[in-house]
Amino acid sequence: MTASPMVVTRFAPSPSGHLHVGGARTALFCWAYAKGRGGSFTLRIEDTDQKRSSDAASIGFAKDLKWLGIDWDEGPEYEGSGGGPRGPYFQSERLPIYRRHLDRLIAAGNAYYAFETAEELTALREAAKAKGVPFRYKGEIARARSVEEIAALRAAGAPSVIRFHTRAGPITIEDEVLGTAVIPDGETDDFVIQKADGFPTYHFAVVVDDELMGVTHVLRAQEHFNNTAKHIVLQDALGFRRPTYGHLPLIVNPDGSKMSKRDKDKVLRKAIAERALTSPPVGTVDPATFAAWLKDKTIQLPPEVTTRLATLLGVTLPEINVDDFRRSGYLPEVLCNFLSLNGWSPGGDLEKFDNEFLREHFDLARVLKTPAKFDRAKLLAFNLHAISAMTREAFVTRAAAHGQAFHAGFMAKLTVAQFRSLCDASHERSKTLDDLFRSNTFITTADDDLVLDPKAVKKVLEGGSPCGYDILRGARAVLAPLADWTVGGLEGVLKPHAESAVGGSLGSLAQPLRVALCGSTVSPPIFDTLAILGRESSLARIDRCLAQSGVVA
RNA sequence: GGCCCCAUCGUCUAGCCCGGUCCAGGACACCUCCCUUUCAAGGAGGACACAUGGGUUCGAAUCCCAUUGGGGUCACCA
Repeated sequence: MTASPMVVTRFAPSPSGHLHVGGARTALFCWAYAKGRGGSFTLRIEDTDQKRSSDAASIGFAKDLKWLGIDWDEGPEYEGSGGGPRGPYFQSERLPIYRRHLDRLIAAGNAYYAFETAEELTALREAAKAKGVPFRYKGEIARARSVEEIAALRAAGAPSVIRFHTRAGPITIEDEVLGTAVIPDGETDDFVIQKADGFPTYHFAVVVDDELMGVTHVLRAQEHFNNTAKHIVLQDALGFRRPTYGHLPLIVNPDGSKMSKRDKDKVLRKAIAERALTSPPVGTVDPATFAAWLKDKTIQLPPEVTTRLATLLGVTLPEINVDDFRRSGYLPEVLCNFLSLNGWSPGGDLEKFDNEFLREHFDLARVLKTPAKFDRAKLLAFNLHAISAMTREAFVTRAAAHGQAFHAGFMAKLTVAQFRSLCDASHERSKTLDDLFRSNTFITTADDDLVLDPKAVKKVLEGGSPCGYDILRGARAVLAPLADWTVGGLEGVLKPHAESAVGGSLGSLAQPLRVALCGSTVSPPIFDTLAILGRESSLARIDRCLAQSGVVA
């Protein structure tokens, strides 16, 4: 025995969707724990469920992790991360390895073939439920079968699984977060370790791979806590070491429910019910799928359809996956910071820190035991603070990158100079990188296509005395001859004009202009708005607005 | 329901391990006022929590027990 072995942690998602924020936090903590101790962080893809796994999803994880700034030392190769001597890192490519250890277990009498069908097991479970007792698989019959009998059954093509023979006795779990727990004798039954399709189950693959990949510390969500008993008996039977465990508290919705991809469908169903829609909006799904989805709450629509429906219905889908937050314009460093605060804290009053800090200070002793409700309002506030702390230059760069990725059409309609002006004008009011694009659509709308919000028209243009239209007419008169159409120049004529025309209240001058220019009562500062739009567009919009006043009146 | 775990403001949490410095601190949200060319932002105030009941102790948010409440888990999903 020399020095203590290097710390090795791993994040092992199943590629059945995008990276969930809860998963992101687990990955972040695993990364921080290992890297903060000179250790190594491994990414492993647990694709042992042939029905649910997809290659696209595993690439998605890699992309999301990279975006968050989490690098892995070993694992699938992706943009400079990954590789390593203990691969492959996709479990579906490790079948022969599992086979070897499975054979050891069978040879030692610690595992056996079982031939019950899924239907038979379901019936057994229901019977137990009816009697009010928990179902535990008893393997006496299966275990009593002779080698010859088993061989004959298998040769005859009878589907079978392999189960682990759990020995009697309580199982003690030592956990760095939750402390010690004893699972009583009989709670852990003879669970399946190889499925009928020849793939190992999660329990088996995880134990084998953690051993072979040298994992020393298993940090995972608390929902796995009870599984630990299974993993421990497996490790003992296989002669493996037992890693240190740390179960992290769950991250849940504000109402206490589990954060799930299904939450998006839930929002859509609600919106549809409110509108009493009975058929799917055109261009979404076929009526049959739509009806089935409405009825069965467990069905999820494909992501593209979900997004399209949300747009058509005008509802905002909740962000669940890392990529959702990215689209919504959250900064990766803010997401990491905020996620760290769910279930861990550095102590004291400190709450703003970066990944480097986390890596230096993260420890299991300060991990909370209670589930954390994900507070989007606080996340938003953090994002706003981070954005306002940026230099103008940084904001332009980041906003442009976000725009190229998610609002290419918007970007294409603006010159570089216009975009920079827009950034400067919107920076301090941006809570997310996406705000810039969502709240300034008036810029990319053609002058003639601008729709004026009726409520704004009524309040700002038709109301007041003098009424907004009159103020607008007056403003047009001073703007038309202006040569220096810049923020400074505009301010130079408009401020004195406000002084003489509306008693010094710039507000009563700015609002009618804003509605004429943008169609709404909200926009960047009025001089910026005029400058970005330019003389021609601005005057055209004012004229159009004035012209329509005659029609309405 | 069985089993396991947990319990500080509405929310994220500090304090708990090593009882007194806590009539419990910070942040987000909320309320009021100020600032203001809109919306934000910003400034100044404010309201808001130790689940309950028993112990132990001179003294408990901090230790023990019970109750209640919450979460997790009981798959050929991970």
